[in-house]
Amino acid sequence: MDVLAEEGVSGLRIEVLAKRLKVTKGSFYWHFQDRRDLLMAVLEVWKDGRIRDIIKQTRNQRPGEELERIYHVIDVYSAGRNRRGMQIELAVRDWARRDPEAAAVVAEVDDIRLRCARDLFLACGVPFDEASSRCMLLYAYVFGISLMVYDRFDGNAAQLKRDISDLIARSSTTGAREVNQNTTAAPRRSHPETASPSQPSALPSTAAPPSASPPNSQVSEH
Amino acid sequence: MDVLAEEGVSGLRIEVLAKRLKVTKGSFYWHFQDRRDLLMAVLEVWKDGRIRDIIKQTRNQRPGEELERIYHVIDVYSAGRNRRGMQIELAVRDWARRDPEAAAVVAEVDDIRLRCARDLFLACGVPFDEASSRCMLLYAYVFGISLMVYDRFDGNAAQLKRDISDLIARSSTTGAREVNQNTTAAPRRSHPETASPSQPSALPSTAAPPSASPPNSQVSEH
DNA sequence: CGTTTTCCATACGGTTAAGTATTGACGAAA
DNA sequence: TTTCGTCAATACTTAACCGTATGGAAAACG
Repeated sequence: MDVLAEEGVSGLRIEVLAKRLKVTKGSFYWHFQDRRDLLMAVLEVWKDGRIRDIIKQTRNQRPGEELERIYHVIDVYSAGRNRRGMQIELAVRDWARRDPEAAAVVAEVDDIRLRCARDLFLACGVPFDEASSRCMLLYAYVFGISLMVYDRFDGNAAQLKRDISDLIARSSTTGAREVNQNTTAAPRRSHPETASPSQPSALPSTAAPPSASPPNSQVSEH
Repeated sequence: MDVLAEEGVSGLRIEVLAKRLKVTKGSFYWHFQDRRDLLMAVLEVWKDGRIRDIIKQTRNQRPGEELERIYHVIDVYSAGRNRRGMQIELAVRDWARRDPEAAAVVAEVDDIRLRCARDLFLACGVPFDEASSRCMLLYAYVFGISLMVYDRFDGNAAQLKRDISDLIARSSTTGAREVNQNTTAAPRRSHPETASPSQPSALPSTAAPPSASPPNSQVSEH
């Protein structure tokens, strides 16, 4: 997984891995049929980890904390932390562009993630179609932003990301008042933990600031 | 460029290219110093094309058509057409993850694109910070969506993409009424060309449906 | 007309890597 | 103690490349 993150699938060479692990090719070919066999195993490990993780991240949250969870998911993916997990994510997706089996795994993971995220929006009271749009936008954003190099564009990247999180998470259906209020007047803060008094959250949404994220909340724990 | 699109940078092998072009390695090494020299040339060609293209796409639009232009930019990138251009885009960005020179070129292109898109939002009357957020979201979305496999998630992908375009392009500052109206009641249509009578566009925004896009409007024309 | 420059081809050496064959060490069961 | 299953190391073949050396034809030049 380390090699996959750093070098991509093409870096998964069996002689290189063997040297890195202080074993020999002979040993490798006892454990794996061939290189393809190894790659499929890597794919399986990745898939299982991702599915376990997204369920852990989105299910079982206390009612009313769904909006916090949405912000949390965005943050976990798009923030500067979890660099390795995102590198693996991108490596697998680049792989999937040319390999049908990798594409199938990515499809499976995407499907589960999207449904989990949509459930979060639905729990916030967002209509079904809008929930679908927003969760798709959410994931497209977190993957896409990690492909971009925007140092020069904006000095305050942190604020920029917060604002984008709001665009994704704040539904005009449920949080229209707050959005308007924040984008026009106040010093642009509408996160659950920052926009404190007026309780802007879409639905119930009580307490529990998402700022304190558990150390396990990673795109990948490998 | 064809090989780059199909195979990525790693597919740019000089013996393969030579055979494909019906020349020999000897010929190649007369035109290029080495493989790296070729890659840098490819990078330059890509950069110049992208910069020319984004300026063509966003500048010189008639006043009042800025919103249409925004939708047009989203459409050109994220639609099923222009597959090759997006493949090149992704190949270059994957390349940039490991190569500092490629990263520098991507940074340059990103910067110009983001500024052009921001100008569009600004021309629509969107405040500066929100314009920054939205144009960043726009590009992250178009790149990210092309990394995802979402066949199973939603049957009506076209409608989904239209809704997402609205989320990106419709500012609550300038188009709040219309957004609410569309997401609650009507059969979910808010594109300039589809939401016909009530003239929902953010600012001036007159006529000229963006549906008829010129054939040149590609991520890459190579 | 001869020489130089331009452009392209062939041949060769060296490296990296996949996959196979063979042998060996070692512990458990017969 | 012998045998067998498990796991690992070495050696070898083949192939795909990168880069270089060198030769040659045709056009440009003096």
